[in-house]
Amino acid sequence: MSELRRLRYFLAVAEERNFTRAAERLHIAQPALSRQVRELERELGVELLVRTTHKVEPTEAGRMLLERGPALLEAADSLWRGVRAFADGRMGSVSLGYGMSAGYETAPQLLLAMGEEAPGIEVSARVMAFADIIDSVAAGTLDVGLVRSAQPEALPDDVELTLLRRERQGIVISSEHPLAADDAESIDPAALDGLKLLLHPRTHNPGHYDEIMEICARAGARPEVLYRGLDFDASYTPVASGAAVTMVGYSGRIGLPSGLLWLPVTPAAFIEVHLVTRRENRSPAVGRLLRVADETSRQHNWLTGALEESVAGVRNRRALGLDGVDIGAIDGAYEV
Amino acid sequence: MSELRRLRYFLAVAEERNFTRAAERLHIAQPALSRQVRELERELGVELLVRTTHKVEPTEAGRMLLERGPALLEAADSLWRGVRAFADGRMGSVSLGYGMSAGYETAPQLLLAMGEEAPGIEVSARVMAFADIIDSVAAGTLDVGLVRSAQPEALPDDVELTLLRRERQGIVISSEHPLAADDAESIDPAALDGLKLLLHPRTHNPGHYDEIMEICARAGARPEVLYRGLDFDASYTPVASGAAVTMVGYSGRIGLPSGLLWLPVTPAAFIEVHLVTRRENRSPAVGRLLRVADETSRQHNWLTGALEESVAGVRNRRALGLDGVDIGAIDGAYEV
DNA sequence: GCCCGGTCATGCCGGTACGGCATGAAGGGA
DNA sequence: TCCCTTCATGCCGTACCGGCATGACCGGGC
Repeated sequence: MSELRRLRYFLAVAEERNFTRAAERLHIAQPALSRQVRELERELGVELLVRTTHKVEPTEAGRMLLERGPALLEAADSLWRGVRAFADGRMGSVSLGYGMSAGYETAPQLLLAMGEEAPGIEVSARVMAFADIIDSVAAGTLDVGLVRSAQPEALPDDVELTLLRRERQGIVISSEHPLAADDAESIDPAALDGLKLLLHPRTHNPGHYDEIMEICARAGARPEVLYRGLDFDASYTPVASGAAVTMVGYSGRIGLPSGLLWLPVTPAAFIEVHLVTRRENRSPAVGRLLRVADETSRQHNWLTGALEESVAGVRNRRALGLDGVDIGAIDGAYEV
Repeated sequence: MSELRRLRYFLAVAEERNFTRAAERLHIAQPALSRQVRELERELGVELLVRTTHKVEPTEAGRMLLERGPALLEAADSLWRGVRAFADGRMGSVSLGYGMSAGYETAPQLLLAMGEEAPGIEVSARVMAFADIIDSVAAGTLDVGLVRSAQPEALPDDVELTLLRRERQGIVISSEHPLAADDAESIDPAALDGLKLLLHPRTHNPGHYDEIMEICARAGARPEVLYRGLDFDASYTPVASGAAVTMVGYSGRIGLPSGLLWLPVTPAAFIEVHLVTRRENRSPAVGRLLRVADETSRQHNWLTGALEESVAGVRNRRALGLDGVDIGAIDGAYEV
């Protein structure tokens, strides 16, 4: 039932075969060491060292302790090291929830960065509806959420927002559409007036709905809203036919069906993407993810949006800027 | 660098998922436990348990500790148990030295008993001259000696004697010798007067030499002493030829060349066999051997000598009482 | 809605263990 | 023989640890 300190002390003496030198190594005074070793012997009920004034020799029992002791200390250290790996966020697991819109670029980039920066953290990611993300984070069943147009005032007190990205908005439109004339590189939202605009129902994410409408309203446009489901690809049909357009962020340009264009809104309009966490559930792994997210954001200029300021319309895959990003390789990194 | 107590405390709480019950199990008060676990978390720099007033749940780091911790405690306990095995003499090693005379029965029986009673103790036994045994024990290079006719007053102060056996003396004599008439079952030492008596040189073990001569002198006999070497078998030649006789203990009856008899001296004469140890070198293993020797001595009535009092002459192997003792099986137990 | 029971945390206090300093005892070497 | 090295012992202050009393919080029952 003895503790490890005594064992460490004994091992130092047994290895040095000298109390004085061992005491120096242990940074304690020699008498203290002498007493601790003696106390260990008393506890175990056996003489461990044969001391003469000029020699210290281990007994049989001492030799056994000398052989097996270091392994025990190493096992203990290994355990402490393992726990500390959780402490500083090298180890752990995080659940991440995000909407379809973040699934094209923002989430994959974050997961990629986590895989590189914190390979010991297992990130289980899944696509969720906006309200589910907020509720799950608030309930503690989800560690981190990734949402568009979060409104701080509409959130529970104990959830916290971290701005991850300011994403330029653009119009997804058929290349056959009159607004997508050959040399058109952007669209003035004023041009949306009277057009059919495909959006998620307002109840899905009221803040986001309102922000989109505000962008139109600022330009004096009053589009006719059509509602679509959460599945982007399937609901692009009305857009492909030229019957409607929709507004998505810069990252939405990825994965567009052929025949569809993404043209930035001008003057530039931005929508914010936030990480949502619970104030209490600040596990080291979550903290680590937040740091990695911050770094990723800076690396891609997600906050300054400088790159996106000057972005032009996207008319083909090469122009999408996807050459440097292998989306396929990222797919396996998260669950859908 | 933490010690094991905190780990034990944490494990109790993590297993019980309840501080109060864990405190009872550990026989400490709940506040003390609460503080110790908190202190462990502070040391490791990570939250191990999520506490609410009605639930205690381990975090990821806590689960790791909960999984790997018990193995560490077990490893520590195993180490302490191993050392304690040395402490109480279940484990260890002892060197044993004895003269040829003890090699026929006394030492083998002792080694046999050690193998049964203390299988964890490795006994390295070897045959040595009397003076070497005493010197080696005194010098600390031999743990235990086994000698005949030790004289306490002639020994160094720091060696100690333990009486192991009182062994009836007898005469080894050719079956053709006049003193070994068909029905002779013993020999009066008076009959040795004038006979050639084969003995080790007095310098080899003065006490023993003197005791043998005293046995003769008490009966008024003055034999003519011939000196022989330490090797019993080879030096029996003059006895086999009938030219001489010799005197050995009861155990010397074993291994007699054919044609030789062992006839007890009557009135019975005894010589003492002692264990020799050094007062300081009382390792647990030596202590254990002494206890086993004591038990063996009692089991075989080596001290009372009741059996040997009534022993008759030995004329064949069956009569030697060897049926219950497989000398061959003992041989491997000690080095010669 | 309020009270009650159960649970964990905190404040305070006393004892013990631990480490430091000074000193003693023992033994080998010049 | 003296001295130096080394380990042991005595004494003391501090820090840790555990106990007791009490507070804070929360869920459940009336």
